[in-house]
Amino acid sequence: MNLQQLRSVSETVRRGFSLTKVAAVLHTSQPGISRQIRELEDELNVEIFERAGKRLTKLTEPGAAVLPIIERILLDVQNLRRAAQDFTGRDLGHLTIAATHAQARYALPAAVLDFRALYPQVTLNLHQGSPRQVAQMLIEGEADIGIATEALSQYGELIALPCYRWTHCVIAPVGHALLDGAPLQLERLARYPILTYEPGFTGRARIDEAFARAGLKPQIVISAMDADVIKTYVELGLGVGIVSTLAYDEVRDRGLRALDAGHLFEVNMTRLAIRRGTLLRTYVLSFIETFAPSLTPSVVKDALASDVALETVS
Amino acid sequence: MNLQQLRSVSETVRRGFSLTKVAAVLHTSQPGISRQIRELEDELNVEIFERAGKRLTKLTEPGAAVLPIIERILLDVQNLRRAAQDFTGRDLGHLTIAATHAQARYALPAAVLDFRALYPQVTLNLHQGSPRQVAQMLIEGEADIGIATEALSQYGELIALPCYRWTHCVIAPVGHALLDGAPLQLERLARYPILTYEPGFTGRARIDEAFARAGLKPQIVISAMDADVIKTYVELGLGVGIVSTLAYDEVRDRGLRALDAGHLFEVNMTRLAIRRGTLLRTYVLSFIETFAPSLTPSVVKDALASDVALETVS
DNA sequence: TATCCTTACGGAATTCGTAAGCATG
DNA sequence: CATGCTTACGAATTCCGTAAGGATA
Repeated sequence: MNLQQLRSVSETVRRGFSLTKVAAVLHTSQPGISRQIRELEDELNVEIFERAGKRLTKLTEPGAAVLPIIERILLDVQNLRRAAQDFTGRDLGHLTIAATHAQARYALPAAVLDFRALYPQVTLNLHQGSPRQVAQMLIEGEADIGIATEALSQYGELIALPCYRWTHCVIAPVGHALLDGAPLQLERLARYPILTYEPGFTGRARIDEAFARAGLKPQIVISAMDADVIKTYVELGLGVGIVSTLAYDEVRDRGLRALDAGHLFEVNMTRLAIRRGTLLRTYVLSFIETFAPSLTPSVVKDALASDVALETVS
Repeated sequence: MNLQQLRSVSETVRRGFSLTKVAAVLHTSQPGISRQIRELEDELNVEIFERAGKRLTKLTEPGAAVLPIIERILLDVQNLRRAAQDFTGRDLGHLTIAATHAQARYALPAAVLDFRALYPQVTLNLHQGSPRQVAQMLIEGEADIGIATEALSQYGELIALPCYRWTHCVIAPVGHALLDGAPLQLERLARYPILTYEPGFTGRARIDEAFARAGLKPQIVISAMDADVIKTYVELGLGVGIVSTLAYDEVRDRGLRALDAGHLFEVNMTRLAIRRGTLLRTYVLSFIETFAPSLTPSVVKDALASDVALETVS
């Protein structure tokens, strides 16, 4: 048994059972991959893949049993490298953050600046995507840290830690009727065309819930993935916007006014997620603490240590 | 990086930093081991071992950080093999049980018989030792299951599951004054020379505690590792014995009489332990359930899954 | 001086890629 | 018939054991 065999199996599952693709990804020849897999199967004396003729189609039952163990070994090989790197250069390396637009645009900049000052030698990489894409990147090992308000708690492969709470606000162009000083109510809000986030983004679920609970059917004329797009069209007079309070800036958004809507929609929790079982380098722990001071290294380590599931034979 | 390198490092720590011994254990040459270690250190770019001149003396700080990860990888390689074996021959393999004398002699026989009938093709291996030796065998991976009343809960590397409760009894030769029918009391018991287990064996701690709490200093004339020895000398008239109730058999021990002492000494709990992080084959789970019906496969798996600690960089 | 690890070297085994073969959609 | 996996073969590399070197108790 050797690690290359394990990598071949793992990558074959990831790449949808195409050995040709696996060979490309692992920078080797396709017969090589074929042989690696066959040799591992021979040694373990089980077929890992089901074959339709000569093509691999899916995992066998034994294959499904051994795959999680293989994945864990490969993850630990990474962890081994990381642990060592933390000694060769504690402040040297890469940090890939996956975040939604809302986080990347409004919540992260301060932390990124501080972090760059602390660890100037760490190459920062910021990826933007939907909450599900953020989760996917973490699971695939393509990102070290994921930050989003939605979805992250729903994956068993991830550990999601609470960072901060925030509420929505309603934005309208200067001079809009809603800005007459009267208290903001859901019924009144629902009378205007509304611009807000797409489903699955930045607390949209809480907005829908609130309207549904009140028996209201708001007319959502534009839904976008980010507040900047929403603000643009609100400013053009297409309606009123519902966005995260974080996205409104008095100075920058001179043409708009904001009304707090914390009493209308449920509070949102932004979470930071990491892949279960990954070892975090010192600077990663440091970034996390910079972003959310309550998430000290020891808090994060405890969360990691508390529940790494181990598979047993069915 | 390859698995042989990891094995070399792991074994070097186990064998007290003697590469010569490691080479013998791994059936290879000593320069080979030296090279494996050096190559891993080169690749990780950290020194794993401290060297006094040319001899390895101990782990470096990075070495201590990477060692647990290396151990986990090697354990998972074993787990991988086991998972596969469970498919090639579900009822074929080896089962090594480490147990104390008390367990091997009185508690295990019934379970062993049942198990042999269920899995005639599994080679059973029963090792006997002190509770600490039992624990050591589990930690070293030399035994799959450990059973003892003492010590097993004290090791972070092990998971100890409760099997059954038992109490002590007092044994005396037929015709002994203690057998006059009067209720058994600690004070009266302490007047006779006592034969019981050695410290660290079969509930001896609970016996000492009881006497100490009562302010009594019993005269222990013989302490032994097992009840058979104790019974022999009690029968010869050297004093009264305090042994596990399980060790007394009315029919077999005709020269002796037993008085229940459940009210004098605290109840004992016999535990079954397994090494954290090990995958248990189907027949191992089956044996455990045979021995302690409350420990069903799902109970054991849950216990295994609940708390596998993951190290993070300090 | 004996023990133990490292370095050097040469042979053997392994590994890997190319090319051909063959089955499937 | 094109795609994709397997088999076959030869070359290159890697690996490993023996032998010599050097440091320490």
